[in-house]
Amino acid sequence: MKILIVDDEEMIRAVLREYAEFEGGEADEAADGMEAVQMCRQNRYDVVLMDVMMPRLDGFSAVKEIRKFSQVPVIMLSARGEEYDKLFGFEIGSDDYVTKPFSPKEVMARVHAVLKRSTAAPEHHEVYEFEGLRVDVEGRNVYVDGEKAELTPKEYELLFYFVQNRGVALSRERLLNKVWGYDFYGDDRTVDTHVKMLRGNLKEYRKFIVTLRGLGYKFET
Amino acid sequence: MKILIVDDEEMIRAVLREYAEFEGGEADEAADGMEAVQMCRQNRYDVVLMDVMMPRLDGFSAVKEIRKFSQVPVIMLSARGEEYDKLFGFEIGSDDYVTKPFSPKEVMARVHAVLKRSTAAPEHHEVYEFEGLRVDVEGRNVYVDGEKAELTPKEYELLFYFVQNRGVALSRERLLNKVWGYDFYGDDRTVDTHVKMLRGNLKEYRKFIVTLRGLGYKFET
DNA sequence: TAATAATTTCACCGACTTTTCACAGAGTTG
DNA sequence: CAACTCTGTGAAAAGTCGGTGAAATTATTA
Repeated sequence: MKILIVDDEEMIRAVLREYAEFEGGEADEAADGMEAVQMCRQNRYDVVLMDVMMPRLDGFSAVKEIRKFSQVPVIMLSARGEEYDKLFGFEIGSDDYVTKPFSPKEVMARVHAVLKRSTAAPEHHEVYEFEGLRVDVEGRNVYVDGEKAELTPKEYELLFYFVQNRGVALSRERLLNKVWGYDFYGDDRTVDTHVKMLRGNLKEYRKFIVTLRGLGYKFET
Repeated sequence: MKILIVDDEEMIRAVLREYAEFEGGEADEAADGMEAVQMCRQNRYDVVLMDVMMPRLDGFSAVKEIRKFSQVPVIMLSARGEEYDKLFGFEIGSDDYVTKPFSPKEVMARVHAVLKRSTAAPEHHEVYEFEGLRVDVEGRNVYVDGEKAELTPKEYELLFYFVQNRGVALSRERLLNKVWGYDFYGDDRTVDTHVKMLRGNLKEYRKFIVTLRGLGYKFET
């Protein structure tokens, strides 16, 4: 989790950073809107905490600027009693807001909510076609020569990982890490069995899954 | 034009009522959020004027309540110095806001603007038909072979989300996020139970809700 | 408030999925 | 070619998931 903290008060930045790092996150800081835009151009953040009142470029204008090139979730930090009319004069592109004074805990709760929201609905619309093999990730459908293939969950995930990394040599270890999860502890050969099943379901298109002896597998068309 | 005026100060209610009636409108009054919710359940209003600070149930909470069963336009009335509330007001589904002290004339101008907006908006009559299953999102009606299906609120929302995302594989997590809200904290399996109930109500068209083992569900015709 | 309805949790069971394992056979090396 | 390593495969064991009914909890209505 990578966070950008934007506020002109160093104290506030420090508090938020400490809390974010305590939770295992990584934090960058910016002291005004200009800096924030610059940082966002150069780095990818999971979420931005943005103060409204700042010198040089205010938080709202900064969000507008950032929105020109990024859809990163933004949480606004605003002091009670600040004038917000301009905030609503036009569409704001922030995802949530917190009013000062706030507790770091409250802010982090919002961060988690926003992250959950933005990662929960990934924009997928990937449909791949390789000869008579059709792979629709969004709809979770696989067709072999127009016939729907009934795959098990792991087979779907394995195939999706293969097509999204076609042409790349994938070690068993990497497959276990990416498809099974980093916490899988078990036999390498599990991959083999699933590849076998997947190949069986892909019929003639089993040929796309190439064995790399001593290494693993590769999806290649 | 039927208006509901919600404010704990009788003086303010009286002033607004007088102005509304002068313009040929009809006005009901409520002294707090609880009353307001109750009135909205029992009557249909063209617009609601809602104060923020009130005893028993505040304006925001009241709107949140009302939104569970009605899309009536709401204009928030907030005292100056509570500006930060605007942000929250918009997020929970109010349509405009006015800060006190206000002139009745100003308020009525907002009322007209909101009404114009809500009536000018082309009626999006979303009605889907899948064989003998008819889903009318606006009217909140579902017909199974011409027979009206009596669904519970969650069942409606779940079905609506399904038909609006037909063909898309939906994880339980995503369904919880989108149908229940990002702040739902509870069991995954809740989705299963609601799917079961929904399927039961859809009779033979239960077939449209496909189980995706290891993932969730998909609405597919 | 009481009654009624809706929502959520939970545990059981059957069905399906995943994992392990041993053996066979293919590929590699000296 | 013999010894070795590696992968494909089938089958059995272990594990997981989803449908369901019912109970518990919460919200709504009268």
